[in-house]
Amino acid sequence: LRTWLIKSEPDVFSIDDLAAKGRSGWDGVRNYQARNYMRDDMKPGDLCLFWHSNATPPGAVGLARVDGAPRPDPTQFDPESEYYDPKSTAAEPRWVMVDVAFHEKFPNPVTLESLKARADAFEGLLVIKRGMRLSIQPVEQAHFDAIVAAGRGQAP
DNA sequence: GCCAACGTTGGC
DNA sequence: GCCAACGTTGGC
Repeated sequence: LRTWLIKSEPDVFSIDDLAAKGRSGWDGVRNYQARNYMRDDMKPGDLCLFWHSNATPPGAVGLARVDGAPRPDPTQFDPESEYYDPKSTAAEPRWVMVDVAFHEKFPNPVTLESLKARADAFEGLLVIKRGMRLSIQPVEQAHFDAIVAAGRGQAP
């Protein structure tokens, strides 16, 4: 199993929204690299840091778990959706997503600032890189474990 | 609200 | 296939 980081703006879809729903399609991703991670590399059971972006403060607020095989993102076919893609067809869907299930919410969210403050321990962690906009990122196991420990309130 | 970073588009 | 223009992301 691999470990990941998935970004969401809490004003749009927060960790509490996922907790309330229990499970959700990770729809609306319109970046090819992020799509490819979902289509090719994310496997059921993989754990994902749930990241709040455009938040105060931005950071990892909990965990989601990949739940099921990749499938076409239904919003690409919906003309009413802001994610509608007229170039996508049912026969050849352009956008693929996975479903994720709520796993846990951290009692102590791990802020971007705190991760940047320990840049030596998190060398290579993509989310702390300037200009990194990718909304689905692989995370090394050791980095993942340290962030989860901090989120659960244990000394890192 | 600003703006750096960077992905996408489209003219050539 | 280059690359300038444009749009979006997302921290600050």
